[in-house]
Amino acid sequence: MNIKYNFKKIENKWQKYWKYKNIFNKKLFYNKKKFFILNMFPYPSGEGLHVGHPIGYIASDIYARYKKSKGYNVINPIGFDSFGLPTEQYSIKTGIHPKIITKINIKRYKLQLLRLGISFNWEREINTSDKSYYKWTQWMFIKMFNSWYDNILKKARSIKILINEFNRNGNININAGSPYKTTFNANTWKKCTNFEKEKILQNYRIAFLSKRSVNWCPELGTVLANDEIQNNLSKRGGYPVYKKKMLQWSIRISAYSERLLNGLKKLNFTENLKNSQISWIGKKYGIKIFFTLEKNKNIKLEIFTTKPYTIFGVTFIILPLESSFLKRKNIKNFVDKRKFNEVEKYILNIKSKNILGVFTGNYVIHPFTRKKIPLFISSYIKDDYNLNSIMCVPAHEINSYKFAIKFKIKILEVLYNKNIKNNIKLFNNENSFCINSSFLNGLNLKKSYNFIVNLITKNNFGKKSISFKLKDAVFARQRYWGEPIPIFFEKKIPKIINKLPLLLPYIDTYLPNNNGNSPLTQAKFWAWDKKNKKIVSTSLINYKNILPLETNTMPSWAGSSWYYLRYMDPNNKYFFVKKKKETYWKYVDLYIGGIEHATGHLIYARFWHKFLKDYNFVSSEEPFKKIINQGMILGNSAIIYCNNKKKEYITSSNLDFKEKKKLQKINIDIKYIKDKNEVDLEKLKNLRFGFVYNNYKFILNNGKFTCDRKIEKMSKSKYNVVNPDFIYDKYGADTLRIYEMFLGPLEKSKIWDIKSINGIYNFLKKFWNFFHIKGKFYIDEKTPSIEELKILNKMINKIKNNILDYNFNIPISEFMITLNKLIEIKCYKRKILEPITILFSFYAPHFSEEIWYKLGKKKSIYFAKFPYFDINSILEDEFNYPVTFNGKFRFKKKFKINEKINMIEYKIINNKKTLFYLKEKKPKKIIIILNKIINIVF
RNA sequence: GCGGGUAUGGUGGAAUUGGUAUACACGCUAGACUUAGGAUCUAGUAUCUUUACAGAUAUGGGGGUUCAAGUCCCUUUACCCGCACCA
Repeated sequence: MNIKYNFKKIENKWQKYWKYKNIFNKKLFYNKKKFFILNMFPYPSGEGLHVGHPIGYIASDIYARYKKSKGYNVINPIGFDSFGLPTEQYSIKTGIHPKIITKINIKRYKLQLLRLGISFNWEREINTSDKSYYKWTQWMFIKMFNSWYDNILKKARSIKILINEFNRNGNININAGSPYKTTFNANTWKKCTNFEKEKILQNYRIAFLSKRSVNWCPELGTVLANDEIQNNLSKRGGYPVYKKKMLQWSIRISAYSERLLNGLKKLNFTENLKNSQISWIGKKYGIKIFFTLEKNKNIKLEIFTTKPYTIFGVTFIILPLESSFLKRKNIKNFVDKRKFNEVEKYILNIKSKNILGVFTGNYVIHPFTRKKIPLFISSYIKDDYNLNSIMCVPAHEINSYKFAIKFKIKILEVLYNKNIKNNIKLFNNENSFCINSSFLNGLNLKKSYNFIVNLITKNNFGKKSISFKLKDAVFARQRYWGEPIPIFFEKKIPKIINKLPLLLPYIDTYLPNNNGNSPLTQAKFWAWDKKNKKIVSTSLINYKNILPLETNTMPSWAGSSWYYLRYMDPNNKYFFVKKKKETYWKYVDLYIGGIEHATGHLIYARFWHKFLKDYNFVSSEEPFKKIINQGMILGNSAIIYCNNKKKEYITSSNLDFKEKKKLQKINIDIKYIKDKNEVDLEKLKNLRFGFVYNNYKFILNNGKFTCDRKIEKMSKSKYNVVNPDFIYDKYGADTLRIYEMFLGPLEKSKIWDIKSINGIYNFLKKFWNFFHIKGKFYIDEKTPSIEELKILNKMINKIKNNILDYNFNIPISEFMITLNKLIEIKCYKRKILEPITILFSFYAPHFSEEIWYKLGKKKSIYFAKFPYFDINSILEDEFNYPVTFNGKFRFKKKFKINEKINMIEYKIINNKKTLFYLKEKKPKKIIIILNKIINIVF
């Protein structure tokens, strides 16, 4: 009887065994070296796991099993980032509470993950929407609220220290990470009301309140995320979106800019990743130049520029929407009375990307020419550097140029380079020099920079300055499904709640109110009883002892910024992590995740870690020692075209390239695509929740409605995900694991394509049959030959090196090559096959565990030691030299390893074949690189 | 727009890090075997010239450095990713 490779039976059996014996959660020995490997934790969406997710998990598992076999204490934990928008939107559509949806989704994810056979430490599982977790997120927020950043000690410190200092000396001796410019003494401070004091303190707190703009969509009655918007219209419904200012919490991450930048130096990240971080932080050296207002000489605009040598080309100044000059108090200074209505109308109707702006009616004075320069308000020119105003040189900057053309502003060229015709590129080139710039004329960029900077500082027209692009991060969302912010308001002063967790209240509807405020404004029980320290009914609010609670919730990056720490001690009720455990695990040794997190998540987590370090809650400065970004899995999206004005969908076959560009593109689920990109309209229309445009018409062609396909990131938001479940059923987890690794290098993005998975399945069957001769498991107990040992040791070496280099695809070929060789020489020896099985268990744990068992082993292969590598067995005494002529390979010739160069030269020059290829020409030069190559130049 | 990445046969990819380009698979073409399978085995498979031997040309395009370039430098094209409320 033939024993076939029955993956279902094998995988089932060992998954049960691992779970029953708790194999991956064995007790740790703290005297052993640690290795903390981590995957970026998934968001449990309703779609379930897609085939792109496991790539990182499998790679981490291979690495974890390898490290384990090398004797490390390994943890490879997993959890769920479960607060967020997709779940909330699903709740809005269905009315089912996000908590329930999250529970269902997590269950499904877990089942899918368990089927992969990954050595995850499930007992360390965490979940950011669990109250035992977000209690600590809230606790950390309070810490930030109660902190300020001391620029002298370069760390966060308690706000109490700051208040004490204010009481003693005011802010005269304080150098803080703060935008607050006014100095005051102790007396002034003491005279302030509590409200005024708090207003000042808000400029210092690391978690603070400020007005920031959001994407407001009145028709949907909600604030939208950037990715919910396309061409200034909401993707859902195609309604216009406006910028709206709201009072929100922010985190003063900008105070940490310098440390975030410096910390990168020591980290083992790829250069690209570092570059992304560096450009996100965006440190720029430049100068602040003062421009005085024409009407009020006392008011100076401080304008930062990195290119002061273009000062004579400045023809207008922009106040960005975020500018503090446009606050109610200041606006009169900057906007002419007659222009008030126009400006207001503009601000209210801003759609983010159009070239729009409005003249304020006011001018500033150019510090050198003393000419009048018009002052505009606009959101078009990007305020990358948190500036209150921007000087615009339209001749040499593309957006300013477009703006100048639109508003018919003068364009003055002030740079010249005979080699470069594109004005916009001039300031990047050292050989450009100044023209039309009075005393700067003829100087190159470097000279003119130094000259003008010196001049400006001497005359007090400005001062040298360093600017960062890194903005303070918004820390509030007008959403329901997030961590409540533990704050209540007493006489409009924010006060903290120490009794944690502050639980997310129950509500009926997850929609925001008409003003775009959070759904929590509609919660029935969302007021704070100050005396009894508990949540009470909103109707009881009396502004004395029953006070309103903060209704915004935390953003999704809150919980994900410190989750790796919780894995060290996931069930601790008394603290977020026990000091002893934290000092052992310290940081993540290997972090695997998508490149799309290279900026956002990484900056936030690094900031958060540094903040905790300032209070010695953690002992390391950086959370992630080494990061690998797995490549994106690309899917084949389906896109249909929508004309919102006419309220119709148009089949792609009726549209040409130009028409398509104008229409709104909507991703639809690839489940509804039939052959030849035809859309199954019946199924699409019958969707219960997914489709919101049921009142729109479908324009067909020949009775058919077709879509376009696009290769892009596989993502639930693009409806192009492929689910791995059917692959488990058809081929098994081991095949899937190997196949996903076989697709290519981990860090490269790849298009998902199932067609060659058969090859991997065949390989596993071949390997299985190799162990079973005539239906019986067979193993040869004889001592292996030198040749056999050579095959084994070459393999061990190659696989080890490749895993250490994070090349997870190459070992698979090595397994195949080795198997082919073993079949050829009919080697079934235990001393060869046992080590191979151990190596193979990194990739195919179920398969290998079964073979291991058949080899008579009692203990799980998870605990097996990495095979001994005998370097002597792979040493050769001959090397087969490739002989090339003018770099072109012709034939091979063997020489002894220790053969002298001149002997090789003598022999090769007199070789028959050499003479044949030389064709009677004389060689000019013979290059011999020992044990590498011979090249004969003629 | 700004920032980053990728490009090797019909397909996924390999190349000891500057040293034999296309390993290993998939697919395809023959053939064998058969308890007819989504099985297994054998042979072939970059392109062009050639019956063959052999030769020439090929790592997105163009140029350069070198005895030697897929790999280093310059330039260019195409595609993908990120840009702060998706996670």
